[in-house]
Amino acid sequence: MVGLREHQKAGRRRRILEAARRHFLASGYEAATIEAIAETAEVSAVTIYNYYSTKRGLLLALVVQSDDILITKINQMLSDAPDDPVEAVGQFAETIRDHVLSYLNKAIWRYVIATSVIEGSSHFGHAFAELDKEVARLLGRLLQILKRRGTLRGVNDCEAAGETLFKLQNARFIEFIADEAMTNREMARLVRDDSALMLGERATVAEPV
Amino acid sequence: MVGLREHQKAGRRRRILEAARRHFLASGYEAATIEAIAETAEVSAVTIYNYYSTKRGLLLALVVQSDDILITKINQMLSDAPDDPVEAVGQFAETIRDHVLSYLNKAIWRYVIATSVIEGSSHFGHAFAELDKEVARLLGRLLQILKRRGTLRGVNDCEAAGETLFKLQNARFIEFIADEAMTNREMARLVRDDSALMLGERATVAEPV
DNA sequence: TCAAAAAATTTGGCTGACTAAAAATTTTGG
DNA sequence: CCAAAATTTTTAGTCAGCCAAATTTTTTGA
Repeated sequence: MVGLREHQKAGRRRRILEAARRHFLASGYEAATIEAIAETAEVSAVTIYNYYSTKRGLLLALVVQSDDILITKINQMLSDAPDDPVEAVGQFAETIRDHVLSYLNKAIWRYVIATSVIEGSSHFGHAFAELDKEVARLLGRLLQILKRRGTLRGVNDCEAAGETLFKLQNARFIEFIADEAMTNREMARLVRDDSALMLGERATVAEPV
Repeated sequence: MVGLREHQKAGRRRRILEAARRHFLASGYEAATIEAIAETAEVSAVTIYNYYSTKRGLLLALVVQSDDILITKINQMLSDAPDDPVEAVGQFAETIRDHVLSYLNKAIWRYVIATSVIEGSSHFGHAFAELDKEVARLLGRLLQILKRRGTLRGVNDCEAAGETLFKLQNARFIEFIADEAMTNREMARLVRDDSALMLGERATVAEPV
């Protein structure tokens, strides 16, 4: 059995992340104080600093947790994706948006994005980036599956296409959270147009020179 | 003639932005203090707050200034862009990277990106977003020019394609500044691959069903 | 059961962003 | 040239992130 000490630590970590999430959602990222989070989590503020170094580290740790769940979710739906590539990619993106908004709100996600850019090379920033890459890989796998089924044509390197398409989706995601007024439906349309442009057959086929 | 008061203000603004740039470059965004910037600019700290509200507002104001110059620069090179779309788009992106890095370094650009996400709806955030849109429009115009020349085929809506392609470029730009080790050359390659994927003729042409 | 190790908490403090209000200065328009 | 208006500066202070060091509590292993 794993020592009591480890167990207590895990419990504290869990309580801290829970408390952080509650306070961030209730008051917003900036207004939520470490002191208040510590009190809810029933630890001292210094303990939070010991565990996560900075307030930003705490925020990213929160997201890393949520992303773990997301990856499992995506993995499950990969095999029974719809045949149409544009449809499948749209569904992929929607799964992410839904999951993400069920966990934190747009305002806080803005701070997540901001923090991930700033903390790119730090410990927590790195963990976040890794999870991002994993999701990109999964999109590549989706393309591969469709190609095998024969419904995706005209794409040679699925991994590369997946990476590029994911970059684009990510950019759209940022646009989505940056604009409080943008709806899920509008976003779905944009993503669809993007992937149609990238994966669809060319509207005009070029005649050989 | 415009009043002396306006003139003095303009001078103060100029001095503040100059001082801010110097301090940000010398010490980094976080370590540079408003107090120090104020002293260099020969104004009081409170004046900076009166002009730019927050430290983040000051940072974005700095960028808005630089972007104005960038847009002029791009406009100039639009008409004599190379014929090959992938080449032209690559050059477009490179112009932006070059300009941007001549003004601020990667570390500070990370804070710019972060801040623009957080401050999206504020006064300075809005100004920044507008300039971004303008650059996207210019990319659309580039595509249009190439289409008229007949070297860009298979794209119908140049404005939409320009918008999407710009999103992608922007994502790559963030990747570029987030990674201190990534060179201009590597970046050029990525952008080239992206636009080839989006604008190039399909490697495999789909046979009719 | 107990000494040693590990960890958490308390304490005291620093720093810098940001603010309100009063005081001093500068510009303006007559 | 002067009174009023506009603006900047001074002053005094709040707040929260963050940190170092001393102290206390808890866990461990013998």
